[in-house]
Amino acid sequence: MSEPKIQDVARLAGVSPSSISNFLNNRMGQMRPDTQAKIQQAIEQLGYRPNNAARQLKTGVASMVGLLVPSLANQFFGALACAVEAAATRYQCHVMTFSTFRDPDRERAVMADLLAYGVKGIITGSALSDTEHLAAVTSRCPVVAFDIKRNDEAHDRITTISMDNAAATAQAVQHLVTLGHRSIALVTPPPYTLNRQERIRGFQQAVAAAGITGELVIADATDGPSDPHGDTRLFELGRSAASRIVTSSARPTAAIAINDMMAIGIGVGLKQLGRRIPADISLVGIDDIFFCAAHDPPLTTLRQPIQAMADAAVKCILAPDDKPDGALFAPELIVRSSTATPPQP
Amino acid sequence: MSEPKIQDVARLAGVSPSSISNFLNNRMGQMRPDTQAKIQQAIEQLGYRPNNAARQLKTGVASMVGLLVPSLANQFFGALACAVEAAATRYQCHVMTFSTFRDPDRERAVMADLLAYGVKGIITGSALSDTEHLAAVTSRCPVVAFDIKRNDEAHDRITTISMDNAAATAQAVQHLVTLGHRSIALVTPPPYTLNRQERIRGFQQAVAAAGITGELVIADATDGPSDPHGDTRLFELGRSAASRIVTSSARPTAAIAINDMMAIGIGVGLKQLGRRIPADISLVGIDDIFFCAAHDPPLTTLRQPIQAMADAAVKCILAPDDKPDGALFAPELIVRSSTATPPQP
DNA sequence: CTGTTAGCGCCTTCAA
DNA sequence: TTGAAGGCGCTAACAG
Repeated sequence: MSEPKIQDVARLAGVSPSSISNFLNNRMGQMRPDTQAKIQQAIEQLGYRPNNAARQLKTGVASMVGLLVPSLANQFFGALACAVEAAATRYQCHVMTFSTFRDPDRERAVMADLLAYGVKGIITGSALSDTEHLAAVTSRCPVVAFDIKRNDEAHDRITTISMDNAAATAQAVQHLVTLGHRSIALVTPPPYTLNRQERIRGFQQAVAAAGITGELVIADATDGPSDPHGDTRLFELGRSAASRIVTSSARPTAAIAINDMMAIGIGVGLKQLGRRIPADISLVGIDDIFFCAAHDPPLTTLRQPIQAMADAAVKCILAPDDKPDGALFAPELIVRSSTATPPQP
Repeated sequence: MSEPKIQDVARLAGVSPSSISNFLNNRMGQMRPDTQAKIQQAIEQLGYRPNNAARQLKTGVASMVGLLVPSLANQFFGALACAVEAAATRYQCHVMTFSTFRDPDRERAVMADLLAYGVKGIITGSALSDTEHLAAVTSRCPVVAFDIKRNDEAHDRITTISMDNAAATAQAVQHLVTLGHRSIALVTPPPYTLNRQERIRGFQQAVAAAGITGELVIADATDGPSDPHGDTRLFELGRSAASRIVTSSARPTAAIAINDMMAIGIGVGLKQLGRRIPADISLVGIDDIFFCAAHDPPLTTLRQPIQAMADAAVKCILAPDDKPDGALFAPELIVRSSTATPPQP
């Protein structure tokens, strides 16, 4: 059960441990080809793998970045974790992911764990509510906030990677206006975060510029079960909000949801109320999670370029000197079948 | 930027490093309360966190388990990762998750990385195609296969955690028979794995026992895009298979899919062909991923008790002496709205 | 009850 | 081109 060590390899290859070390670290210049061959063979024969803990203890750096998400059971964050892993792999770096379930105590604990592992940096898609503790973390390693932004002074020291949120809703409005809509609702949970505020701002500006009616529907109560684990709150919120869209005095012919999870909930709610999509009402989401394509009808959405954003987040940590990819990423309109011309009155 | 060390804490608290170590490892029996208080205060003042690498190097064990999944972008495996994390947390253990994308080379590399971290064990939801290498791994740490089973001799040494797959399809058949169906199709990709074979066996036995018609539809070609990253192949496969269900000479009035991802694909395909669910045809999935509830209509499915299974998998590794939770987990029928009495001919 | 000490496996000078 | 030696931060005997 015990692993072979560098000494064992050295003995088998008939060389010294330092030669093995040189070999492992690609310092081939200082040894003969036949030595290399012997070492290579000994390593394979023993199935030797250098011990990460020892290496890290010696060099002082781990090849690990930390990732915090509200929950991996949430489709969007699963996709994010995947993208971050892909990006980090290019730097020979591993990712340790934690679900915080939006629990401040757990956020704190998990940050501390990550620090104890000596991670090179932390990417967070979770809100990090404990400002004081966050400050302690930023002084120890770089922190990158993914699609999370606030006005806290603590956030001064962290890099934010996000989509151009105002542009996303603005593009959604433009798409709908082109189709002929003159009254549009934006459905959102209470806008605690800056990026939600940005989406609202983009919506309101675009609506004003187009000279049409824009209504804000704040969904903050749900009668469905709360599901902290699966992180499906936004789905339930969307479902509950459907009736408010339908009964609104502004008579919107289209709804934009703050994200796809909520849009799918709205879709279910609207259908329960007997509304057809898009014949009676058009629906647009934001994110482009996988199930947009499986929704009935397939959901028009603004795609968040997750892989590019993950690449940039990882680069902030592992190669901060490279030129940045730009702080704000452009959303991409994906037109499917949930949007159409408004019904004739 | 440099972390405080145990020596610094000892100096500040006016005690020796070993007392700090005792404190950190909860060996309080051997020190006075005032010493504890001083240590506690020194730790907080310095923001001290023990270095995991050093601790691991010394003790020889990491508090980490490894998790291999095909892709975290796949809803099912995101949920699994979440469940495993929750289970491991109860043992103060962390989880390092890797996506393999079903690439044997990557599976191999990732196993090796995990071993280098000194993980206490590996849970895999990915197939581990390289039998030879798998043997090398099982000799170094326990390996638990999650819902993956094969007949390889290499699998003798690994523990398998899985649902009672035959029972799942059998329950699905019974549910449909009770509703009055007399001809049912089971849609599956080629049954390479034992658990798929089990589902087929359960289906065929149940169908025979009920004295009704059961047809096997093997879906193995898709005209849609292959999406290794998002792992949506089964969705596309299901969509393509819809036409084969509709044109089958057995005229099935219900379809059971090998899992929900495929069921949702079938649902989309059937609707594209103008079939109503469940009025024209009933549909049953397996797994109970989140989007079953958001599907139109909400999908009847056999729930896989993921959390219980994850608990058992983690326990196999971290507390192998506890009584096992049982190797086979019972599926739970979740009746939603995709199943109904068959149409009157 | 507390301090001293000797490594854990590896990397990195430095000398040979 | 290779070998020897010291130490990264921590734990666990064993002394005191």
